[in-house]
Amino acid sequence: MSKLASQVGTSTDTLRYYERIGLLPEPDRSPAGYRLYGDDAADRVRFIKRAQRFGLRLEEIGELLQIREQGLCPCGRTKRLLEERVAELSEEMAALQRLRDDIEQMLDEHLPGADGDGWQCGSSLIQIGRRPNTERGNHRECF
Amino acid sequence: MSKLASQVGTSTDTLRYYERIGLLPEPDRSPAGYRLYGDDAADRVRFIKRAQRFGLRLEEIGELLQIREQGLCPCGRTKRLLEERVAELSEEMAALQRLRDDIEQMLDEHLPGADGDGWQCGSSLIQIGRRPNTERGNHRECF
DNA sequence: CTACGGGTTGGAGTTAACTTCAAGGTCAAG
DNA sequence: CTTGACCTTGAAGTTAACTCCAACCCGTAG
Repeated sequence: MSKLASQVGTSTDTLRYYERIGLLPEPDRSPAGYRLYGDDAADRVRFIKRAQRFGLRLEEIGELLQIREQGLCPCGRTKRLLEERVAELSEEMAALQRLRDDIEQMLDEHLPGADGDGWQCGSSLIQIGRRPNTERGNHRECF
Repeated sequence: MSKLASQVGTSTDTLRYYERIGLLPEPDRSPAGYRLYGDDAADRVRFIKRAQRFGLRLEEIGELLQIREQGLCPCGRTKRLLEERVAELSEEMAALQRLRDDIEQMLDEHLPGADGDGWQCGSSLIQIGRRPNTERGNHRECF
């Protein structure tokens, strides 16, 4: 199980949680009761992760997975909503660009050429853009 | 207060929450104690929203705002983290594109030309990509 | 005047998405 | 046979980010 977890960059707990809420189908088991995943499982989890970054909630992602895999259509309205959401993507990406520009400007203006340490630290901890669980590289030791 | 809230698309509660946790400075008050915001407030909230879509936590956004407005540098490491995060942006946007392609493919394959209603609804509710608070257009009445 | 739609507060409640826990079973290495 | 790293379960706990509540004040319209 931790094999799949590390493949897709989550914890085993998260995988079991996804299974509980129905995002992952119950996998086959070994004689001892251990979960045995196929390759599709990794795909599925990666789809979930992508959809999360896209701003969808797990419940909504579950519906998408149903559509994707069974051709099950919740209703005509759903199609419209999906289309709207897809249409919003370019606006979304433009916003990302704007934020990146903001941040790059900050880097230029306020942190010119400071590549190492030795700065006055007025602020405690910062660790950018990683959900608290994400494992490797605990950059948190600002002090 | 609700004027600013509707300008930036949040609730007054959220604005007061941001103020409580230090993301928004305490604004001037009218004689009666009402909050009086300047235009910079809207800018600030919009920056917060963008940064949230970017995947940052409010605590981290607070640090960014400090850097942005006071040139205060938490430490050298922060610069590196910011740069890393900025560098991740293109990967992020590529992932978004991939997801959009997934969704568009689903639309093509499973929902061909169904523009209206009258479909069999096998699934309960879906409302794509909007945080529960976001107000206008309650498409939730799938049934 | 009262009604009504705003505003104010502190604190409590909610939601999504994990995360941890206790208590145990499995299994290859030493 | 024991140690240690894995796996199992249901249930309870945690965290971030709101969201709601009671109880009150302000200002205008009728």
